[in-house]
Amino acid sequence: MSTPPRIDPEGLRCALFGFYDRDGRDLPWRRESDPYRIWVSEVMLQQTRVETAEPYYRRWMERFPTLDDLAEASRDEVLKVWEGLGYYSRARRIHDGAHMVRERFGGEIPSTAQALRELPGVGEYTAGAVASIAFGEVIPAIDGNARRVLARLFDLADPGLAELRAIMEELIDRERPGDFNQAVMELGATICTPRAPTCAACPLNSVCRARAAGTQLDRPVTKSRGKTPLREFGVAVVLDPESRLLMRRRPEEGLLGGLWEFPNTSIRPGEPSAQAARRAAAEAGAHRLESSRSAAAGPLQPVRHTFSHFRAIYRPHAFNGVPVSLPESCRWIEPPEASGLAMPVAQRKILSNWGWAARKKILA
DNA sequence: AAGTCGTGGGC
DNA sequence: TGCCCAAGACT
Repeated sequence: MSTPPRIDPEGLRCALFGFYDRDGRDLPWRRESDPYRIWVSEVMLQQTRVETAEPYYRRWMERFPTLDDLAEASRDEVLKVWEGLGYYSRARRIHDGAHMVRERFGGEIPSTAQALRELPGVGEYTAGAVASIAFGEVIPAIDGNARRVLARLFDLADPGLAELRAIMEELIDRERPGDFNQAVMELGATICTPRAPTCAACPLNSVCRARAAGTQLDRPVTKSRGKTPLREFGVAVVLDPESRLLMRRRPEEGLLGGLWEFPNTSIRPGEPSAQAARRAAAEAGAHRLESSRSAAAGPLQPVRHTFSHFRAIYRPHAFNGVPVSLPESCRWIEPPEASGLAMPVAQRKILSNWGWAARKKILA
């Protein structure tokens, strides 16, 4: 295959819009122009696939149709709607952002990328996306898709952000900047995919330099992640005499911030997991633990879970216990009430396993 | 500037 | 199974 012709911006826009207008997915936020809704969709889409985010977006808009609805909701409720979507700081930040919009911006979402960046959780990409889509600002939104598409189009091994910005400034459509940004991303998400791009179906295949050179799969270059460490946790599933479960709310910041979990602690080298679980229960305010007298006490099924930068094995143990003095972060929860708390996936699994184990022992 | 921060899906 | 990756932001 010979070197493709120099890329003509007008021709590229035309080919791209032809693809986007015909084959672009019909996504709920593409039917909206409300800046609040565009903002929510863009935050949900950070590091998250469209198919994953879409049901969350629908539920979110049912519960928080307007910025005021979000601002007036509790943190717990916001986290509950976000439960399972991951990167929970996004939920906290958009909730904080809703308050900031009302208090500092008079209830109006900022209309320029520069001002949008004042909002927590809004970085360069999200600011460009919201500004271009909701307000028509002519500014690029460069995400991982755009980076890959441009790297292949121009056969660039490892383009920097400055270089990508410069390319986009020249290519972006002045009349439909938001659609242009979305079209580039849509191409990256559906055609120009990382592992198996379907170049035959690509509207830009005749001008793609990587395709001409056969370097699609090496553009852009990726670095391997390395092995993630393994951490093991002893987990205390403590039932009090009134059949309530001892649960703890994680600190606002950090991993799984603000979510509810069973008390747990890292297993020390050589330590039995049951002992680590007892330690966790004691720290959480449960005393006089009994693990032998009850029908539903003892070891439960271990739960493996993979986080972004480590793997975890949770080793839960069920106890009967008596509350003494609970730390501020802990509460006794009626099992049915637990379903209404925002919990991480692995903790939800532990709860579910405990429920089945208890049911099984009662029937047996 | 490299590490932190979730989860589900594809191969 | 294990690894990669995803409409990134923040520190």
